Amino acid sequence: MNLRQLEFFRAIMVTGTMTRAAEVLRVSQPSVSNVIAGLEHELGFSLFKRRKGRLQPTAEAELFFERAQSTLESLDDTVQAASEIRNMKLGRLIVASQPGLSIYFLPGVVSKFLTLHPDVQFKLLSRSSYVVREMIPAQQFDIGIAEPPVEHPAVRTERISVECVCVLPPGHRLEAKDVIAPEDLDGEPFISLFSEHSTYYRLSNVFAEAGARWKVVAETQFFSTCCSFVRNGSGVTISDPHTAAHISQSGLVIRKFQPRIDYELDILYPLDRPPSRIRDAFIETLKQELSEYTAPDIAAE
Amino acid sequence: MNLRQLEFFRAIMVTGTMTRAAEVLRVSQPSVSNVIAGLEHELGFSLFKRRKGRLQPTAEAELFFERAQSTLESLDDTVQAASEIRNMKLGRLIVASQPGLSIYFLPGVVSKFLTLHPDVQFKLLSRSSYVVREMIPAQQFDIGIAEPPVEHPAVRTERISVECVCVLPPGHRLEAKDVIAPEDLDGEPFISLFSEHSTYYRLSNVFAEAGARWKVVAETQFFSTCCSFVRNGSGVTISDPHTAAHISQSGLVIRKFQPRIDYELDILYPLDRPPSRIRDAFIETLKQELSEYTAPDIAAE
DNA sequence: ATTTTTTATCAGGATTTCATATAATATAGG
DNA sequence: CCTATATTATATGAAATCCTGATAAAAAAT
Repeated sequence: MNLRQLEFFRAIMVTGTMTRAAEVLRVSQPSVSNVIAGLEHELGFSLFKRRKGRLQPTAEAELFFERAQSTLESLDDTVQAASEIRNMKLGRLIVASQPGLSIYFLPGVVSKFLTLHPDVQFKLLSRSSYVVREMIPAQQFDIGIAEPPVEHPAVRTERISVECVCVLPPGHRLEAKDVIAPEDLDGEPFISLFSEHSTYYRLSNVFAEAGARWKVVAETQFFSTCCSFVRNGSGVTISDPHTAAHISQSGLVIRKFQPRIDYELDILYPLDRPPSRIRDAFIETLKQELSEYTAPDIAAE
Repeated sequence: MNLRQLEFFRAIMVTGTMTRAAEVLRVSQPSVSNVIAGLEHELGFSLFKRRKGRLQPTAEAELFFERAQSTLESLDDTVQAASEIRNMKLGRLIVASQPGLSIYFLPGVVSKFLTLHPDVQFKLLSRSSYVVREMIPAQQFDIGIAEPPVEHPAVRTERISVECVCVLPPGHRLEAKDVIAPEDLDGEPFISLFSEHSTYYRLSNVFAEAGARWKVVAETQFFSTCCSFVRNGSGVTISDPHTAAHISQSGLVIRKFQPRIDYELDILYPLDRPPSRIRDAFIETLKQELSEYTAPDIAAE
């Protein structure tokens, strides 16, 4: 049994005659006749009685038609799905990211992506870099984002860096300046990430080089917590631009910081995962959004 | 897109390699290679990445596989249904019968038929002969059973007749006789069907010919009502053997009646209905049961 | 009676499908 | 590093199939 037979059969049931079915199917009438003869032979019962030179569907044909139609509909669905997969409208994507990006930044990227790829099933997991790294052996995501270093044979890693910004409470004496330097923050109460974080070492260096006192009054785990401290008036901080941009909506001031402090992240591609064009498309969107977010956004503030 | 492609694709997804898929499918490996190449070309996205000489299904392939499998399963269902239709396990049958047969007799026939044809959907309609005749133009049944005469261009009719039996209350003076004749019932209170019924005319004739008084004390519409009268001691009656056989279980006595009184029925085959092997099979069972029920059953009593 | 409509059959050609042989590439073992 | 093994891809000729056009046959329509 093949699809051609079912399609031919359906065409006859719908149009009523082989001749019209042949027209609809764009084949010759003898073709239809032969295919149906073959189908009847295969099925072992006759589908039509040749009464007065016309076809009358048997009761068996009516019954078989119901099943055949559901198979043909299922095939149509499959063809439709294939088209959606081809156009990357349909897919599945699991992204596991450390909280820095996953809380404010990635949801926006995903939303934008979904307008172009409406039937993509997204899973956006927010996990610490440590947990993201632990998920690698089980290959539980298509794209991972974690803080460096990630060294694992089962992933390819791609380093990205985003330029951190300086975050001030509203009304701060430095608000007038477009660019903040370590000298400006000499002795200023500062909220920092834990000393294990790459930015800690970098910051302590740039303050030392500038001969400015770096007065860390609190250490915490996330940029968003740093920003909360700032909003409470506990001091100033340096944050990734995405978290800062979001927090600034509730009244914080964002300024460019010089010299540049880069916040580095590794994008992880599990090697044993099936390659996916949807994944590639999303990564492209992601990188585009990442690059758009840094410099221009800060200038706009 | 055709089924061969889907089957080949499934085989690869299941077995993992083209070589083993070819074994399962009983075709050569290059065949599989070609079919898959064709499918990929048609789909517009690649199903496998040729990594290290092996096949690695893409994420698109996994997604497509789910749909493809459901189509193949649907096809399996259709093939299965075809086999059941061929073996007459699967079908639909609407029988509309006047109450005489439909109340006691037909349910037994249907039950017997269903043991051989388990997935046949039966509709057994119990309607008066008048209504059965009215249903003809709408072709609402596959088999109709009504009292004659049925004359309609849209049906073929086949006359059957069943030999009526004499029904006595238990302990009746005639219980000892194997065969009852009109003379035996001379002046006996008799329950009869309405005078419009064919048996009425026939009975009145045989009593007259025998020179016996036919004392009709009640007229009613159905044989089963007649039998109820008998059970209440209101008299004796003549009934179709099926109703009588059923009623006799609650203590009535059944005897052969001589001369023979035939109860005639027309079996109706709507001409515009699709012909059906299931229908033919049921009619065969029906006639067989009808013939088995008459003479032997009476002898057994 | 003639024309039209419809299905079935047949022959020839086009298309496809398949298998064999072989190439190309990667893995495993030594 | 080399060889044997395993896997996929390609080429080619053979076989099967599928399709078409012509035509027959039968019934309906005019």
